[in-house]
Amino acid sequence: MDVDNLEKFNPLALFDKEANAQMRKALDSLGGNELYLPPLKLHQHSDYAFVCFSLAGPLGMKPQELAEKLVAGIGANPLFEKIENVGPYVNFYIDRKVLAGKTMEMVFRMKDRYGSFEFEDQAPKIILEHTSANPTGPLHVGRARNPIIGDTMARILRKRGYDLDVHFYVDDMGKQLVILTWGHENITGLDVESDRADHKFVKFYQEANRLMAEDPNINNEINKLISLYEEDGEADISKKVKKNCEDILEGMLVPMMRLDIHYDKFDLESKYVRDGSVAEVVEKLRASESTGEDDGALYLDLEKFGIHGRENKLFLTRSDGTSLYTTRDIAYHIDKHNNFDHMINVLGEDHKLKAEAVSIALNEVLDYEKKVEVIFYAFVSLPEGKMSTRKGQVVYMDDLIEEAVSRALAEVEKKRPELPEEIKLGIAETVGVGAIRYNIIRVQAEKQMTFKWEEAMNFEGNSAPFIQYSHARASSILRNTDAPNDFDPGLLIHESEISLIKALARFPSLIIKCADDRTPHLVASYTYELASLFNQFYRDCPVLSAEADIMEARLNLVKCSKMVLQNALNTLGIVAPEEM
RNA sequence: GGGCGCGUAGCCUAGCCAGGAUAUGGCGCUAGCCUUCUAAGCUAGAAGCCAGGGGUUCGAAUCCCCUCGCGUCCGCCA
Repeated sequence: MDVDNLEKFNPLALFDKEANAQMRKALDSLGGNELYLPPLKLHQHSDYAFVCFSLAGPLGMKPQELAEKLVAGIGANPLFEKIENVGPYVNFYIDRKVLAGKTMEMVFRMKDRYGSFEFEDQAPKIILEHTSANPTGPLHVGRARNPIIGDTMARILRKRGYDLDVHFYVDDMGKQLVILTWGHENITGLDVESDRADHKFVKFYQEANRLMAEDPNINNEINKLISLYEEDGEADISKKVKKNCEDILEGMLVPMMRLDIHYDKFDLESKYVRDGSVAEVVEKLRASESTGEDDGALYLDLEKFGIHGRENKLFLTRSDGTSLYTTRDIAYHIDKHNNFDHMINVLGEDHKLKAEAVSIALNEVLDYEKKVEVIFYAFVSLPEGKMSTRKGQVVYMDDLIEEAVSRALAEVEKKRPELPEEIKLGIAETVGVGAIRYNIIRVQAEKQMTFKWEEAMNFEGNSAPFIQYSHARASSILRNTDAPNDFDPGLLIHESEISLIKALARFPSLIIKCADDRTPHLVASYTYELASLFNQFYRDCPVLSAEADIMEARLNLVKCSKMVLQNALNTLGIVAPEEM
């Protein structure tokens, strides 16, 4: 993507380019042609700042002297209000009128596409795999970071212009579904009242695991079923497993839909076993120099690739030749490799070693070129410790959503008792679900989190409802008075107006950064900041009671803010309500 | 034992990759602001040896080394 293209989508690109070009020119004219000029940074003290320490020495000047000469060399520029030095710093101040005009023009032209980009040529095809939770029971909040990070990242990458496919890899080939199916067929007397297959089956799964551990006969019976399942896709057990898997998956997706998280495709692990691609991979790996056999079981020797530990054999097959999870994952990634330009996975930090092994197998042993990129996240734990389905120490997503929505409803009842019931319910859903997504995405993925109800249910300060509230305020101003097409952006000179416009201008750059650095949490900080600046504007600058020309300009600023708030919330998968 | 990640006010958190001008916000706490576009809001204040130690640099939360704490992995489980 070249700069000219960027300028079509990003109001700051022009200023970026100009400030850097002017600096370069001034530096060259001082004899610094050979010197590397780091890109100018946005800074709190000015719009673009450059520090002269590192270049002063090579030019035989003192930093302040260099700064003064650079400023003199640059001279006046129509894009900048002033360019001056403060000690050793060169500061560029963007012309507020030019910025306001360019930014608002672009927001109005692009509307809900503001913050989106398009590649000039064919967009690269990316496959993003996320969630991929075992279909054995309902999703709990310990795993909820995965779909939320994944879906937010998907939204960011789409805005960036990639041709993106989101896939959910279904582990339907392991033992767990057979155990669960056996439990469903053989266990009676369990209290499993639920209209959701995931909630119902998880109880059979837990009970079957318990019985397996204490009764060797049951253990044997289930192991036989597992073998049969792996060998014969048409066996009775295989048909039942398939059906149960589908039902459970359907249940698991209910809260995902409620969070507005969607998938383009579900890839079944069993497909790669049944179509022979796993067997093919095993043979290729066996033929390589990097694997060995232990009692008939094939393993990858990780020691050779610099991975050390107590045990560094990664097993690819069992002694009986049947495949293991990682092997199937290698086959899956070969399939991805053949159909996409780039692969990204969202995985829990417990998968680090396995992900590395898949990469070694793919890139180093089998010589495939493209790398698998992984976004890792740390687990969410409870104040009393790790979340565990077995110990019953879990909070299910369904319960979290219910609780959030009902607390939001209580809040709406209190604040807007006059609203019709249906509207109240709609707002509660929007606010409750938004609060959950926001509180999970706002923290950097690799940081550990402890789940606390009070924090997850936060409806003020740094939270989704805070942002939604700003949007509702903007909507409220525009409810009966539309912004006229004709207005003078030059009238927007209040400090709060200027800060708000700068924030609006930054949105496309933010999308680029978050897409390229894979940092979805920064969309949350940005959106919060934007909402906060809107609230300050709201306090300082009355709109509807202002003089006609000021009112027209402010109405347009409100309209722009509403659009960008909506686009930013949309990037987070959060609804922007008209009222609340 | 080894690998990887994390450690920023009582609690949560941005900044760290590409080192610079008084370390970002929030929760909680203290004191204020609703006859005026929605107070789920706004303003002001108190609160930090940026885990600890060493190094590199004119300059370190940021880069390097060591130590400590937390998480996670090192199954013919997934």
